Amino acid sequence: MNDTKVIRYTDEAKNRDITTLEKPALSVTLLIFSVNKNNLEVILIKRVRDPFKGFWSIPGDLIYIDESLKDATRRVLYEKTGLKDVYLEQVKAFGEVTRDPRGRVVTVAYFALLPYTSVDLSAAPNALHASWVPVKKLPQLAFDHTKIISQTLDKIKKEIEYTSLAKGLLPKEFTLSQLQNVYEVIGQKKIDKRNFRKKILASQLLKPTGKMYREGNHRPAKLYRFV
Amino acid sequence: MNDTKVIRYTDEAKNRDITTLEKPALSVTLLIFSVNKNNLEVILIKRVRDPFKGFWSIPGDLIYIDESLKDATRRVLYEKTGLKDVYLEQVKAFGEVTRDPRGRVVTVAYFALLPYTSVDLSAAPNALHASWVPVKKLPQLAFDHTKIISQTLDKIKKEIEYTSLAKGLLPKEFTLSQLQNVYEVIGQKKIDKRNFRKKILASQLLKPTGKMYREGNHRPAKLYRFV
DNA sequence: TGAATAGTGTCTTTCAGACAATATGCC
DNA sequence: GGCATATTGTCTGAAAGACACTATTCA
Repeated sequence: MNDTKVIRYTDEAKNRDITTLEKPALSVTLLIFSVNKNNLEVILIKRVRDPFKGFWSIPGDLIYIDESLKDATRRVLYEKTGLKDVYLEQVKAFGEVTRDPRGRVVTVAYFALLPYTSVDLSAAPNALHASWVPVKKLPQLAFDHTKIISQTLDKIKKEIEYTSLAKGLLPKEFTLSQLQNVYEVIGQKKIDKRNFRKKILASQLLKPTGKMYREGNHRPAKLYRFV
Repeated sequence: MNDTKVIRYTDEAKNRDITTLEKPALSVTLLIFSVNKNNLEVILIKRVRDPFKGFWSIPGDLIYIDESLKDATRRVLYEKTGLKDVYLEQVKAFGEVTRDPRGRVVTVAYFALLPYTSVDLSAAPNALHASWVPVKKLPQLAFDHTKIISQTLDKIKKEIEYTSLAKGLLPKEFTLSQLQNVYEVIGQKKIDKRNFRKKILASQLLKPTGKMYREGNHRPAKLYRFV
């Protein structure tokens, strides 16, 4: 399929000059996920100008020359949510030549997992046209953003099975039912309550706080936190 | 730790111009691994000029403006090994501001896994100063290349457990002992022969070729291939 | 027949998954 | 007492891990 492509050679002796070579633009793209009730949602931005005017897109920005990829991502996070000091994880770089019709833009995708209640879009520094959208009801997206979301979700689904990724999606203290809901929503399937508790408590990732969570006219639940 | 950093804001209305913004340079870095006897080895290049003159480094190159990340990586692969059509997998982007003393260079790392005998460094298009180096005996490396190798190895170790990554490291047909050796070398530990065969044959990833491999004065071994 | 590697089976332990009844608090 | 959710244990099957002997080829 790439058989007809010309292969160019690098001559190391030429030592191409970083300052004069025509460079791609470089951006970061940040997928901010949260679990709201029984849905996994992501923050999207409605584009107000071309290209893809009127389409939804993932927030992001070009990086500054003196800013690391993660710092640029932190900046985007702050603008959209007002939050700092959040765990960010890189997904990968997306570098297809034609992914942005304005010109060559390579983007590096990151994700953040937040408790739904920690974000107030209306109070965020720069979240105009931003909205939570359930990933099960994604509209058509701008650029290659559908692909970026899909690959990011695959990564999160795998990692949450053997890490404490879920930590980001809940407040510091939470009940086992809330935690189970997070796993069910991300894994898209029901989990048996007894098996879930057996496994999660055996994992040593949690420790009981001794406190109880009371809500509604029923038995209160023990509160746990990640160690 | 980043508390003192100035946070800049993006004003989307400004719509910064891709063509005038000062851009980082963008390169790819390719880790070419192979198993030789009982060692995992990687192709490194001895640098002949500053910065890091005399240090070993991972091959790579700046990308062209009209070239995808993967195409740039294929180009590097071809230069160092003469090979095309090899499975390449992205590791991640490395974007610390100070990772290259010459200026801002963000790099995207890829890895390739090859049979040791498929590479002839002396016949490759552009492998001057290139050499196989056992990862257990890595010298001090240029730039952030030690970190890049370390994170790449972590990824490969995880993935080889539940994928057919090992396929790249062997010729099309191979014995179960050769395959076991690949897993032992990458996982850095001995595996029980019976348990290994039970598991790998149950996985349905292999199929017997019906042929035998004869070498030395001992019983010949059945040859298998990945399905 | 000795040297070297290929090939094979059983037992035990661990973990995942199916499955239902009791406990507690609020109204 | 009625309702709603929290909490708890056993059995079964599958897979992982420990473990040792026989088979085949060639010199």
